Amino acid sequence: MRSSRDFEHVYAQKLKGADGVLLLFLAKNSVDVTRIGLSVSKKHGGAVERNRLKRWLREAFRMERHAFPGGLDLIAIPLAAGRASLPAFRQSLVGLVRRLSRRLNQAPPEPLS
RNA sequence: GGAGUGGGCUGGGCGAUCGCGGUGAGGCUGACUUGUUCAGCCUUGCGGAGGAAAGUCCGGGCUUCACAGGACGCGGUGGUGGGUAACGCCCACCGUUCGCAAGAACCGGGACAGUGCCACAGAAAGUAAACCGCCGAUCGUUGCGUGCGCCCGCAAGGGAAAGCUGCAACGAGGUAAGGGUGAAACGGUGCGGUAAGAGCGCACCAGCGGGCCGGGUGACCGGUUCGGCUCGGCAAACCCCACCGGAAGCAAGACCAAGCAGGGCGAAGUUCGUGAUACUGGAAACAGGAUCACGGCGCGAGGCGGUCCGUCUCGUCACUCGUCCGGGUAGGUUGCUUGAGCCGACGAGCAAUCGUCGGCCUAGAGAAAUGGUCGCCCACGACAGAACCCGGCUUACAGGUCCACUCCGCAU
RNA sequence: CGCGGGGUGGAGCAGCCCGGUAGCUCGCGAGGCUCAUAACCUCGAGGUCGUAGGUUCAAAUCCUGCCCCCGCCA
Repeated sequence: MRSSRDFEHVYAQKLKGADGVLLLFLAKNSVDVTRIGLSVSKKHGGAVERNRLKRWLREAFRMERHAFPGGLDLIAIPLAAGRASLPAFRQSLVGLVRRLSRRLNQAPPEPLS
């Protein structure tokens, strides 16, 4: 995701979940493709450190996206810098998407705004 | 061989494969304004972070701002010469300090233009003075004394204090050698000199200033002579001197699209000039007032980052301008990488650097591209990620490697 | 990206311009007052002045580098 409007939309749905590794927001979007947005704060370190976290997250999304349902927008925010690694991100991403998409389907259809 | 000084280069490598952002070619699909068009997808080729990309501390380019003038103010720099687009940077040299040396460090102009500060202690913290002390030659007062003189006496001797001399005390006065304080105290040593002393005089030494001679573009250096003998520190205190500085910054700026709601406050004109238009009077020349445009003067607002002068722009009665509050947008294109560029050779120069010739094109994103897996090698990989672009400075950093030089030891 | 402001006892702030003594309020500790607590009174402890250098006889204060925090600009 690239536009600020998409990010605002996902945050506004307030459908979020976390384990010790990631904080994930999730929402339905208007296109069929499942997309991801990243947000890494300055407390994780300098530019090199933050770039590494974003690359790991993008790689984890690339490897697991075939298993995700279509038409979703995700925002991934890493939490504990000490536990960050590519396998941890993969595992955490799969688990959180499964949990949140189940909640999305149980929830009543969102009112047209 | 050991110890050390100064500087340069480098910043894991090779390969396979799946991906990421850029770009070129080919193909497919769609759109319309049909073409060297735009958008999406597929295939394929090419290239894809740093020496500091960092901190944002200086200097420029570039862009915009109603061309930027003068005086004052404000800020910066500070040995000399050179380099440069420019600099607070670099090079060479000078001076001071440190080091046996190679070398290193230095915000390194001015304290006889002025003002100010120097706590505590100390007599005194700055051009003069004098607390303890020393002296008391000279002048004065007092005391002692009896050498001269004076008085008594023939004499031995005795007496007195008006004079001279001697001694002592005090005062006027002289002095800055010594004392002690302090971060810092008015040159040091010796001899002479004196009442005591003192650059008061002399010799040597240290320092300051002036003249002259020589060397150097210059900072400055060397020599010589004279002077008064000798005038503390702080300008990273105010300041003085010399030189420099318009401001803001790619979130600058340009274009396109989309979207919104207005409101408050303020504004001085004119008996002025020129031109045009129609009207009135007149046969005409022309005259009269009216409206409009431009200009002048005045007024208002704004710019020239502060003030004044000066100057420029806009407005001047209103569908205008200025200012304040409020409201809307957060999309796209461009700026965007060919540049004080990089590499090599030759030449000028001690060097920084410059010139000529030849070759090369080397990231361009925008929620922001370098990662995953596997194999091999070794010293097992530090600090760290472009965001308009350059030149520096500063700071961080595992290692590897090269060059020049110094000192010590041994051998020849 | 650009530009401002600030780091002083446990907390919030003075002192810095113009250099020599680090001060105020709250809090903390001890004692007093009270039957007891609070309030009140008396006394006391507690500060590498963010950090590293420099200027100076002397630096929280002046100058330079670095670190951290806060704020503003589309």
